[in-house]
Amino acid sequence: MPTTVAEPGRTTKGEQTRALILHTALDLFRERGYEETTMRLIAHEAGVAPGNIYYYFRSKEHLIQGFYALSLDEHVAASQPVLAQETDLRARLLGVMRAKIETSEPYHRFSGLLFKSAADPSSPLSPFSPESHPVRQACTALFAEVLTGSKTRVPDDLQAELPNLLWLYHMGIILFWLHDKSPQRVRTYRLIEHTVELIARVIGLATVPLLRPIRTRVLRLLTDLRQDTS
Amino acid sequence: MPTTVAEPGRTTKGEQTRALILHTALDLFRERGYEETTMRLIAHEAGVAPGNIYYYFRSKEHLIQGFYALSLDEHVAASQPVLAQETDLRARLLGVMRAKIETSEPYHRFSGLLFKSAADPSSPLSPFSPESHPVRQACTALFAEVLTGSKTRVPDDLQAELPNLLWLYHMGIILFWLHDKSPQRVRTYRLIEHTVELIARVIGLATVPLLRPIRTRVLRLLTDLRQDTS
DNA sequence: GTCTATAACCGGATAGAC
DNA sequence: GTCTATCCGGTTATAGAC
Repeated sequence: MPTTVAEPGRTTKGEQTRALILHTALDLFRERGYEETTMRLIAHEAGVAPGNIYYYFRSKEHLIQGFYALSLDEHVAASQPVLAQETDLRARLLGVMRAKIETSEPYHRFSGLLFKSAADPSSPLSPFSPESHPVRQACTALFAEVLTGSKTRVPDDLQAELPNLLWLYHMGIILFWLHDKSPQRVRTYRLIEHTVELIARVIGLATVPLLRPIRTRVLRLLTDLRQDTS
Repeated sequence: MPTTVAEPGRTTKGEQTRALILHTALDLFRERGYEETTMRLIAHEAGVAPGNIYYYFRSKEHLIQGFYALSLDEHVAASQPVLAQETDLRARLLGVMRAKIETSEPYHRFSGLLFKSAADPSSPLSPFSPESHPVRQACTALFAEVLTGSKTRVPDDLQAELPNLLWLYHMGIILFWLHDKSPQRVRTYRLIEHTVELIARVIGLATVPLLRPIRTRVLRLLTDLRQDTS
């Protein structure tokens, strides 16, 4: 079994306790929500002392960082079937996006927490922070695979920027999903279908001569931005 | 003096205390940051009892709702010069976006708090919540004015959706600005210049026949989305 | 040195008297 | 509409066990 982003190989006593606390916490978050789950309760359920949690996790919010990684692993796994079978860019992207929502569904209630920190530049929990880099990187790689494994020919310069853009796109979709109260989350799925269609078309249009000036401008902007962000 | 979104006309005893607390709080937030400002300190500085603040504001975070409104009023005021003088769409949008960043600058340190709630659908503080509707509405109207006052002819169907899109765009810029650590926030200003240019071009391209299928798809998607969100 | 437990602290929030 | 006293839960200090 390959080492995942969520749990490095070691299995020392400490690592086990750490994993125990994390899983207990995530289960409780899923069942009762974040605010309603007290640190004292997590400690009690995990059979450790309240203060002990802080030996493994800097704060209650940091328990969420663990969720990031866990969620990514599940997303990658759920994406494998489509990526193995489909060669159409549209179908691949659609499959990966659906996999994201499906695997996240159990955590819908408390996923909002992830975004809370998105705004705080000083928070290590922000998806843009250095601490989140490994997870973000791995997720971006997944989108790169969506492109490289498809039969659609994507120009090299675009190919370099698109995975990052798709990562940003998928964050936007998650934000929408968070607010989506429709039954079975149908609105989110419809949004995904429509936007994937649009993205595929826009990529297809990228080589049209008429749009060249816009395309170069966009590319310049993107490389410009990556300068000190990545 | 016209009634603003931030402060309705009344000036009863209560309204005065409320305003006093709000301004004291925002001043302290600006000076020391949000986390470092305790409710007890706000109460002390405002000369009221700690518990009394909760008579006027449901929570510490709710003090931020007051900031939303105040910030909007300043943004609208700072936008007036450009909107009165310029007729070029590009210049108008650029001016309004710059005004946004300029007026927000003093609050850069704690503006992240605004976004924290963006992710939480249950929070009345979310910019997408019903409670935020008046402010969001007023801000969207500002972007509508950017369009209607320009000499650029925008097709009716686009005209109906664009203000909402521009509002979303401006939220994205603010998110970028929150994370921008460059001196004088130059990266944000550059991003604004480039994206405004792009937006203007894309609007210009909207009527090109080749792009008609994409355009209709986008419009359908947008009207679809507004269905139960607005 | 790695890990665990207890007690206390601090600040947001609430109850209820005036 | 304002105050005081108190609660509650995240967090920290610190002592000690393995």
